Amino acid sequence: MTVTLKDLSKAIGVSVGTVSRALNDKSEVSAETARRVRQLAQDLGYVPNRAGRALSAQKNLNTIGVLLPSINGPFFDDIKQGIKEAEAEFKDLGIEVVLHEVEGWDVQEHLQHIQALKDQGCKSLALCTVDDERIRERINELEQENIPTLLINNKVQDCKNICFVGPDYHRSGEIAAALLHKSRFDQELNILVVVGLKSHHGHAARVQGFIDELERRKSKYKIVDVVEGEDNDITTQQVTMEALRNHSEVNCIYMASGSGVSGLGAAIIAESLGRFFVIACDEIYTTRELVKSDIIDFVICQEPRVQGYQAIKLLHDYLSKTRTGSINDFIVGNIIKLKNHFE
Amino acid sequence: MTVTLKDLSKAIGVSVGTVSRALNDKSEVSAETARRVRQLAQDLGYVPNRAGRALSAQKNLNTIGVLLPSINGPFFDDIKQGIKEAEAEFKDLGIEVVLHEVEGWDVQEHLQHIQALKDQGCKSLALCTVDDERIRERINELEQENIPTLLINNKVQDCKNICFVGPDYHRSGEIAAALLHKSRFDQELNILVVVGLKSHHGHAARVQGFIDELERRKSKYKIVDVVEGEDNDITTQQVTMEALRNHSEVNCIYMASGSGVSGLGAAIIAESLGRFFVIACDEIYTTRELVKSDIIDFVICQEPRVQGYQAIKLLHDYLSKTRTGSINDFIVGNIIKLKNHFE
DNA sequence: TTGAAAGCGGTACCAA
DNA sequence: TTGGTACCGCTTTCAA
Repeated sequence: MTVTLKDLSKAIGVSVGTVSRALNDKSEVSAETARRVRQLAQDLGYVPNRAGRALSAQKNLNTIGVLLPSINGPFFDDIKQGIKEAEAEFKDLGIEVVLHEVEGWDVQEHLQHIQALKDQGCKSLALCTVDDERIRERINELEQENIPTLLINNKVQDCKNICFVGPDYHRSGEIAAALLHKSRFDQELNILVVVGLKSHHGHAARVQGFIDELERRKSKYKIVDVVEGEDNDITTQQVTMEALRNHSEVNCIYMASGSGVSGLGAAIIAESLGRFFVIACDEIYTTRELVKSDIIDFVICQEPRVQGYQAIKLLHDYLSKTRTGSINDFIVGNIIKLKNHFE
Repeated sequence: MTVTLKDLSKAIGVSVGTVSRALNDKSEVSAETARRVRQLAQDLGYVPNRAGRALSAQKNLNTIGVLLPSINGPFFDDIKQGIKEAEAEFKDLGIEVVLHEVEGWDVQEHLQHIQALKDQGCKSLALCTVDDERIRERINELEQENIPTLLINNKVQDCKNICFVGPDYHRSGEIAAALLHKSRFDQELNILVVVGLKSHHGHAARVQGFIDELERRKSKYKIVDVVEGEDNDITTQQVTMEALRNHSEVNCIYMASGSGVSGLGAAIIAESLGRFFVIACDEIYTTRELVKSDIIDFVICQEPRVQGYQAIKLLHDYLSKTRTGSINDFIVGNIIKLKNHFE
């Protein structure tokens, strides 16, 4: 049946201890033996047994460090929920989670927390962090030190993380445009786009996808303005109201940022409700309420709970199986929701 | 830390073997001891360790029997895929899956396969079967014999299954209506409804949800006709074409059945493409192609892969933890998809 | 009815 | 650099 360490040890004629060491490349094994063992393991398709590994690791359990910029960010609640679920599920398989939360995207602060997680003995990391040169370098160093890193929700380009768990932002924008096109195919679309920050990779990708799709469908549209709400409600309300006053022709609003929705809602209410077709992104309490009140027509969500859960699960898998190289990204769905999804 | 059998055995002053037997109510243990052990386990919040249990069960592994009416039903492909994934994942935790496939919903045949699964030594079952008195009785018997049963995709009312994994059909219909309302709010809706069989519980629930929501939104609509495609392409094409010819005013089509889509597509193409706003259910190859060709506008899907995966996972959890009583149903999402989801 | 012990797969320690 | 062994938590024999 399934190949075990004992099988390998018998076949080669060394002890199980040696086989184990060879496979986990502790360096206290001769290069020759190590090669033979690995070769055979490969040939016979040896896969370590999670139960065995978990049991023996109990004494010395595997800690996963998580960093989220979740302070004052309600979007992260569901990601945290998913992480908690996974932690409970994998607890008896020898997994422990340490969560560090920060506010915002300050590179120095993120670096400090990464260091702190490492100092706490984390064997692997799951990070939602900034696409910045210093972060990239740090992740590459960690890879050298055998601390695999997984990225959640936001990619860091060209670095040695084992995989990415998160959405396809460009596709999210496409879907918003497609919905708009289906629902208002016969009108001229005068669209106001609201983002958090134009420099934010995810928001920018959404807007790009949105425009690409409008073009592809040959919609009669005009992007009247793109305004920045700075991911907070007050600014969002201000800039939205201003834009709506300056452009009375607006009949659609695309909100590409998940934060600041409350401000958006306030602006729409102030500027005569019901005049606009509104698509927003990401499901938080406020968004749900605005959909229920018919102020927002559709929300395009990104399965945050699944992201949190899968981040932990994939690291668990990695630690208890592969332990080397990179694995497939996990791209969550773009889930369209309307009023009826929230009742 | 976490409470183990050894902790319990020390605290009470009996051997671990006895504690294990008491907790798994093998009857070879005195009523008194059993009570004391269970009480303490409860008080201390003992939860069995999956790794330990899995390891010791290796010799004698846990078989889950699955019954699906999947022959000639492409819809079940994704459910099977999810089952396969779960099987691979839980293999090293002592789970094995035996799949029986049948064609259609014949009660006698289903009963025979349930018996066969039991005879093959299955310790638990996951069934997609008929809501029929004889099936209900059989499931209740199995519960008596300590064979827990879980239902996939189709409920059997008032029977002692441990839980249901599947969609909310009524909600699916509501969402179809909501989409229609959002997209064609300014027109009179003359709707043709196509079902598989009017007697099929899922299809009936969808149609009911569809109508309920149209009413609630006070849409200007008329259900021009409800036709039965008998879940096959040929009949579906015939009845659809006939209905479209008799009712030239039709401008929307709601397909509440997942089977027969190919026939529906053929009928629409024959009767002048592009005249209709079309919503279908369930994602199979044909549906995807019809969406890509702009013949179907939206599909409302029900996460079949997740259903298969969760069915196995929940049984694994049940066997390695609770082993008694019922657990929460797992209701999958109603996922709205359009062209861009398939590229 | 109960206790003692073997064994599941893997890791880590100690001795050789 | 290796082999031998104890141990992780649990189930299941075999004896008592």
